[in-house]
Amino acid sequence: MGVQAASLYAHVQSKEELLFLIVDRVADEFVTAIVPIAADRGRPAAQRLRAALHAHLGVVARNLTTATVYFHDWRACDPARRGAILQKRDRYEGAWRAIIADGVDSGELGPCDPHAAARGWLSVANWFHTWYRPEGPSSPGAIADTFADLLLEGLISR
Amino acid sequence: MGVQAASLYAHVQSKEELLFLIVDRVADEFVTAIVPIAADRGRPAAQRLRAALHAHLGVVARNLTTATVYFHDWRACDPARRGAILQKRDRYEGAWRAIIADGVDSGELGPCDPHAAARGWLSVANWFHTWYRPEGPSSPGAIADTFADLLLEGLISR
DNA sequence: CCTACCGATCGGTAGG
DNA sequence: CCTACCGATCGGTAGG
Repeated sequence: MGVQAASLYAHVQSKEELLFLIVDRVADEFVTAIVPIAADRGRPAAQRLRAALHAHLGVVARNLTTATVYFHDWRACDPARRGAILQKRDRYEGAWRAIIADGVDSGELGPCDPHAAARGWLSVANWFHTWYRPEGPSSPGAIADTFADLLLEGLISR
Repeated sequence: MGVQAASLYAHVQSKEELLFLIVDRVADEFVTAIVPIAADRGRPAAQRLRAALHAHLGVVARNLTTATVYFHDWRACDPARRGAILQKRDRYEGAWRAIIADGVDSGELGPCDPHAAARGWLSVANWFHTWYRPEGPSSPGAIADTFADLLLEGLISR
C-alpha cells in the first residue's frame, strides 16, 4: 500500500482487528452473493447450483488476495470474532444445502444427503483460489460451467 | 514434542529445512499411494478413481497435522525446494489425469477434459483436510465412497 | 501518514 | 537435549 507499517495503527486498533476486517468483508460478499439465489425457489435446482458456483468463483476472482486470506487465516482470529465469521460461513453453506434439498424434494435431483453433496460443491468452490490465475486461459464463468457440468452429470458415460 | 525449540537445531539446519522435511514426506506419501493404482490399467477407470480417492483421504486422515502443513505452507519453502515439491505434486496430479484419460479413451467415461475433471476430484480430495475430524461420524473410507458416487454419477436424477 | 522508539518474540549459535 | 545468549524482526505507541 506504499505506507509504513506503523501508520496502519491510525486505522486499526491491532493487527488482529485488521485480519478480521479483511476476513469479515469476504464472508459478507459470499453471503450477499448467494442470498438472491437462495430466495429464488421457483427455479430448477440445477440452474440455482450453477448460479451459486458462478457467484462464488466470481467473488473469489474479484478478491483473489483477500479471499486467500479468508480461507487461509480465518482461524487466526480471536475466539469471539472467529465465532462471527463461522456464523456467516454456516449461513452461506446452509443456503447451498437448502438449494440441494429443494432439488431432492422436487425429484429433480437424485436422492442424496444435501450436507454431503453441498460439501462436494463447496470443495470445488473453496479450492479454486489455490490455482486460479486471472491471466490464465479460462474465465471464472467458464470454469464454473465446467465444474457445474461435472457435478450435475457426473463422469460416467451414458 | 516436549523439547526446547533450540534443541531442534541439533536435527535440522534451519526452520526452513524442517518445513521441507515435513512437506516432502507428505508429497512422497501421496505419490507412493497412487503408483499402484496408476499402474493398474486393466481395471475400470471408475474403480481406479474410487481407489485413488480412498488412498488420498487415507493419507490425509493418517497424517492430518502434517498434511495440513503440506497444503497450507508448501509455498513458504525456498524456490529450489519448492521446485522439488511441485515436481512431486505434478507427478501425482498427472496420475489422476492419466486414469481419467484411460476411461475416456475406452468410452467408459463420457468425453471430458481430463485436466478439468482431475481438478474436480482433486479439489474434493484437497479440501478434505480443512473439515475432517477423526472423532466425527464418518470414516475416511465412507466419505471417499460418498464423494466418488457424486463425482461419477452426478446429482441429476435419472 | 511519518519518525523514533520500546519490549517481546523469533530464528539460530555456543558450549556443555 | 539443555541453558544462556545474540541480533533481527514484529506488534504497537508517542509525538508530531
